[in-house]
Amino acid sequence: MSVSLGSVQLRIMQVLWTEGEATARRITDALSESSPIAHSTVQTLLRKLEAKKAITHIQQDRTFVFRPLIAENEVTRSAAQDLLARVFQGSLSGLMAHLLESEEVSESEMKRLRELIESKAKESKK
Amino acid sequence: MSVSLGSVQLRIMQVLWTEGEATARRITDALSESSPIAHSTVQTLLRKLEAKKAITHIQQDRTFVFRPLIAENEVTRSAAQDLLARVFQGSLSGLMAHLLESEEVSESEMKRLRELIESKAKESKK
DNA sequence: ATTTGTCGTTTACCGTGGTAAATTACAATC
DNA sequence: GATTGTAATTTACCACGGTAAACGACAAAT
Repeated sequence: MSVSLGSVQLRIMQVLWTEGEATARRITDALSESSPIAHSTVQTLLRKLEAKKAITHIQQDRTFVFRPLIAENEVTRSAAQDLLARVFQGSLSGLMAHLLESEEVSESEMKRLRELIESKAKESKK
Repeated sequence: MSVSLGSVQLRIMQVLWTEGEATARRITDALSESSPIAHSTVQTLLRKLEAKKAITHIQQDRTFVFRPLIAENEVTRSAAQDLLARVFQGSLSGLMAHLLESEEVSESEMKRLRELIESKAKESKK
């Protein structure tokens, strides 16, 4: 159920989600683009992710190819819910207020937001 | 700047924010209402919070009275920004979509949300 | 055949959060 | 004055995330 991931573990998962599958080397390279990380570190984290059933691997030739076992949805949803409950005591508008206040929001993003709200309002109106 | 707190530390801060100030005993009692916690645990965490300059204390008689040094704003904002950046790669609508999908949102909450968006839209229209 | 490079595996360390018992200090009560 | 109760402090674990070197296995290159 509640899949909690550390920040680097999350970044590893994000690579796997976008690529579908990847080798440890591939992941190390991808992560190193933003900030350098030792290959063995990535491997250790892959091990830990596998231990908690977040990923699995198959062997191809000599190397492991990793695949996500849990969906991005699951992780992002529980992270969002967790923040909402823990930090904002469930107040969606409280969370929203903070973000609107402190973030730059593009025009198109605002439009999408408004649409989200409208469609939700419509559906809850039965 | 970035004030990162654990979940129990956050709950301690929440007591301090709502009460303005409190003794360790008071905090232990408040937290124990939801789930029991040892008084010494609370004291240890108070110590750690003080070490990272999140709170301070003054002595009254024999007991310490703790006060928050950082505002709730600071913590909630950085938590929200952190989630947005790390988990949703900055996509506010992505975060919003998840929350609207998985949460029950009351009528009044929806109204407040819509108002937030509208007022933000208005102000950014200069 | 030996070297080199690349895997995966083992092992180890540190920081932080959380947990709490044990100890010390001291005021109030009996 | 001895006991009791409550504070704060000290000390000790454990789990987890992150970090990475060291080691061993093995295929490819020289």
